[in-house]
Formats: sequence, C-alpha cells, structure tokens
Amino acid sequence: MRASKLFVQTLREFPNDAEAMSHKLLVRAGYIKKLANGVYSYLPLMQRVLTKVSNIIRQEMNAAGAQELLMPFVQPAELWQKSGRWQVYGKELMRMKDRHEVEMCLAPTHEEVITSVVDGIFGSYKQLPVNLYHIQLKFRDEIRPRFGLLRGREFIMKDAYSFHTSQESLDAEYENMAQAYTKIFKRCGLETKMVQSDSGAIGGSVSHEFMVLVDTSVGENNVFYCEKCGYSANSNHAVSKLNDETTDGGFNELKLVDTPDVRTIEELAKFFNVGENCILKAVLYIASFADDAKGEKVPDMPVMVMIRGDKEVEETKLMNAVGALEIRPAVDVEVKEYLGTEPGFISFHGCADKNVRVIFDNSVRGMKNFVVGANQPHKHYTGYNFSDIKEEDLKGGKPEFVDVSLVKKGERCVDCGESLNVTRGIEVGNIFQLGTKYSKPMNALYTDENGKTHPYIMGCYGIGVTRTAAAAVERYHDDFGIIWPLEIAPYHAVVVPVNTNDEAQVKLAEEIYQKLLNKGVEAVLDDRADRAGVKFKDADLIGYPYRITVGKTIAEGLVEFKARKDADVLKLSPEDAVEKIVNAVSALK
RNA sequence: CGGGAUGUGGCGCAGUUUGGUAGCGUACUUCGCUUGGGACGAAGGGGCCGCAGGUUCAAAUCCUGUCAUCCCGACCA
Repeated sequence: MRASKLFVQTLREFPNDAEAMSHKLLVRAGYIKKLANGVYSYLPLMQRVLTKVSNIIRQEMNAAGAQELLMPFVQPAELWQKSGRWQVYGKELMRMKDRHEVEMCLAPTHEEVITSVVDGIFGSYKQLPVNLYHIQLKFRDEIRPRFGLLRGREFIMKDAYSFHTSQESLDAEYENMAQAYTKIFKRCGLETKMVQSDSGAIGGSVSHEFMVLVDTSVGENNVFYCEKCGYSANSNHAVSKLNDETTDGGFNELKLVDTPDVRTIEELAKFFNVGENCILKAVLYIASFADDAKGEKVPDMPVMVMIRGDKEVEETKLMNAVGALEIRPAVDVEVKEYLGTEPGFISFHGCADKNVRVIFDNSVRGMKNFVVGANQPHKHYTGYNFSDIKEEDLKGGKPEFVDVSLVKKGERCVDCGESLNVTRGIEVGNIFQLGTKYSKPMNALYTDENGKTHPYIMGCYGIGVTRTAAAAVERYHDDFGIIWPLEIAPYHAVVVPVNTNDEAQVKLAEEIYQKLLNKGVEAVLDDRADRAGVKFKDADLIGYPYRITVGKTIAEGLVEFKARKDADVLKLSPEDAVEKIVNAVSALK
C-alpha cells in the first residue's frame, strides 16, 4: 500500500469527546470515526485489524472443531418471547416494529436464534455434540456507552454455541473452549487471565471471563486473584475468608441507646469507640422484577441487607439472591415510607409485618454483642446478638444468611488462605455453561438412542472482536501512539524515504518495499512528498510494528531499521533489514 | 433517572456578556521554497453558527422549546 493512496487522515490533536486512551488514539490515528453515540465506522486501517483478529479466532475455533455459520442481526420478538427474555432483557434490547406492525429487535446476542436453528436441523443424539459460531454485529442499547470501542452500542462479536446430550460432554467442550480462548488471545499478542464470574443476563451456572489486566478505570471490572493457588474471580462473583471471622463488640448487656444525629458507620464507630466490624449495618434497596408469566407487572420490593459495618454490598450478588432484574439503593423518602424512620437508624426491628425482605450477609455470622440500628429515630442497640431477634422483627424469627458482600483486598483466599490481590480488567471474552436454560423454554429437543426426547444441554462462548482490538491499544501504546502487536497490526511495516526529491532514496525505498511485498510482508511505502518529521509522527501514531528509513546513510549502503516497541535504531544493509522483518512475520504462522 | 457543561467548515477552538450578517489554528487545493521528528511564504475552496419557533429594521449572540454530545452523581445509613 502506498501511503499517498491510503484512506487515512491522522489528526494533529486528540478528539475532545474521548476519555480512554484507546479511543483517543484510534480516532486520532484515523482508525475509526464516530457516527452516533457508541456507534462507529471502522476505517480501512481498523478493518484490517478486525479482520486479523477475526481470522485468528476463526483458525483457532475451527481447529477446536467448531463450525462457522452466520445468523441474522434483525430478529423477531416472537423468538424472544418464547425464551422469556423479551420481558427480562430491558431497555438494552433495541426494539422496533416492521411495516406490518410485527415486533422485531436488533440482536444483542444469538442464543435464541441458534437454538431455533439447531432445533430444525439436528434432532438426533448421533449428530451431537456440535459447536457452531459466527462473527456478527451486536447491538446493545447501553445506558452509558463510553470508552470508544471498549463499550460501544454496536460492536462485533464472535459467539459460539455448543449442544450436548450430557453434562460430561459439555464439561469437555467448556474446557476445550477455555484452551482455544487462551490460544486466541495469546496469538493476538494479549496476556489474559481467566476468572470466575457471574453469568448475568445470559444465564446459566458456571462461567468464566477472560480479562486483559490494565491499571486504569477503562478496566471496568475488578478482579480478585490469589498468587499462590491461582484463584481469580470478578468482584461480582468473588468470595473470600474474612481476616476476623468472629468479632465481639464487647457490650455485655443489651441496651437501647440514644444516638442523636449519629448516622454513618464511621460516626457510630467513633461514638461507641468500637471497630466498624462490630456494627451491624443496614442498607435498604429497591428491587424490581420482570413481568410474570401472564405479562402482569410485578411490584417493586424493598430489600434490607444486614451486613458487617466494614463491608460493602455487591449489587450483582444481591440481584441474584433476590431474583431481581434491577436493584437500586432506596432514596430517603422510600426509607421513611417502608420503615417509618429515617436513614441512619434503620434496621430489621419490627419489620415482620412490613413487607420488607431482610437478608443477612455471611459476613455477619460471627458477630456478637454488636451495635445495630433500632429502627427508631436517633436510637441504636448495643450488645445485640442474633438470639435477640424476635418474631415481630423477622418472619420466622430467624435470619436468612446469603453471600452478598464485596470482597476487599487483603481478605483471604477461600482455597488456600493466602491474601487476595485486586486489579482492573477489560473483559474480552467469556464462556458459559447454559445447561437447558434456553432449550427447555424453547422446547428444543433431541432424540436419544431409546427414542426419548430431551432438551439440549448447551454452552456458549463469546469474544468481543472490536473490544479485543481496543484492549490491545489500551494495553500497548506510548506518548507517540499505538504499539500494535505484530499479529494484529494493520500492516507489518512501513518504508520511509526521507527525502522524496532524492532519486536514489526513492528508488531504494521502492525496491525494499517491493521486496517486502514479494516475501509476504504487509508493507506501506510512505511515498508522500512531506518532510520526514510528518512521516515519522504518522508512523508512530499509526503504530506500524517495523519501520525502515531510507535516508542519507544510503551513501554507506545502510538503511535504518526500527521496531516500534524498541527505542533502538539499527543501521543495517537493506537486505538485512528486510530479512529481519520477513523473519518476524514468518514466525507468526 | 438527577445535576453540570457544551453544540460555530473534517478536527481543535474564539466570537455570545454589550444583537449589525462569521473568525483563528489545523487539515484540504494550487504555486514557490524546504526535506532526518508534525517547516515557511503566497493565493484559494469549504460553515444558512445542532434544530424549531419567537422578539427585532437586524439574531451565532436575546427569549421559549426541542434534540444531541460529554462529564459527574444515583444516597452503603
């Protein structure tokens, strides 16, 4: 490719509306152009990167025994009503009507379609297992798209779905995919960590995410991990052992105490001179639910979480615990409405008849003689114990213990007891065991050797193609621009003649360029009449992995060779420079 | 959903307070000159100032509405 013909316009400045470095760089270096919020055109350089990522995925998926197909981006609502997700998917699902007033939606994912596809074609155990995938657009109408390609509304995803007759077969495929994914990301030049995770809107039981670890807020997930035994999990799923499982507030008598305007945990700890871990904290949430089977609205429900004062609620866990679709902290007015008191003093006291669901986090199990709100203005109890709970406080008089707390750095690994670390991660892939979550409601059945029918046991496996490319930029860049891993760079190398008025330079650059092309290197010849500085800046910004500079040194028979990721500039003969790049490129396959 | 800010050639911005028919940088075109880290000079092309109403002799500027974008927040008692 000749740079003079390449459809790219680099910008002198970063765009004003970008926050994440990958977003800034991809716009400035001419890879993407925004069309609408969270919707981008992929320009020729970007398209080459995406093609490379896609091809790596294809090769490894095919090698792992999966077959590629292609499913529609626009789908009928009917299918989603069958699976039950038309009601639960919420506003993220982009809905619309066609000219006949038939409800349709844009695909946020393809479980429904694949299930219907397989149902029509495969009906026998003899044909199973099978793993089918495609690389397709997805559209999710996110509340707040941000960070460019990292969280767009429209994006490209590889999603694979496997169908089995047994859990063992699913387990084997799950493992097979985990290995394929590790290979895929490695070939994309990315180190990833496979972590346990919540299965979210997709559903199912077992799931893992593949994270690219980063140290900025664009990593939207917190990952807890153990260096000793390798345990690692998304914060929405992570569990830990507390460092102080039992805590004693030291108040040996149950007392109702006046606590005027002492509201926060911090203030209470100071007021009573106890640790925050000796205070039983109450947090009120409002949970909302999907419409029931008849399409009737299910009313919102207040949920009170009792948790140890030094711990925080993990909202995803809480959502799962109560089966809610969405959950949010209650506002002051709601606190008064449901509990009859004001924030700062609430608790479960006298709540048995209040239609408030009360959940106790596991973190409180070992507490005794603690401080807890009295559910009356400006009053707390001290020296409270779980045996003090009465029928009028809780239905049944007994606490319901669940894990709904967020792990904290330094808490201990449940597997080996070592203290846990935390880091940020960008989720580039995930794998799920779906079981019969879709096949059952959609009545997708196979016939076994005895002629009996069963719902398929399913797995699904996704990789964000556009996000993977953006994650690579996020991970590999410097002050001058992108530093692409060679595997997914739009081109492998650029040849820069310094002075286009110097015929010898131009001629040699052309020769080197042709030689690279002939040896299978994807090269760009920067034949523009601009000054060298412009070409160097662009080369760094765009991030070509290798650069050969043809300048004054040709008098000595030498050109300059530079790898984007290294600072060194080597003076080599043209043959040696070409050979270095050819060797690097052929080592890819 | 709440709060704040911003919408002016492809990109980055000024002009709005005090209404007078649009400007700077960059990018683009042409010419000259220059050619090792975003040179210089000259001459050009491109915007009904987000959109819709209103006030006015006159609106980028004032008023009303609307849309869009960005940031923050969404209550841990």
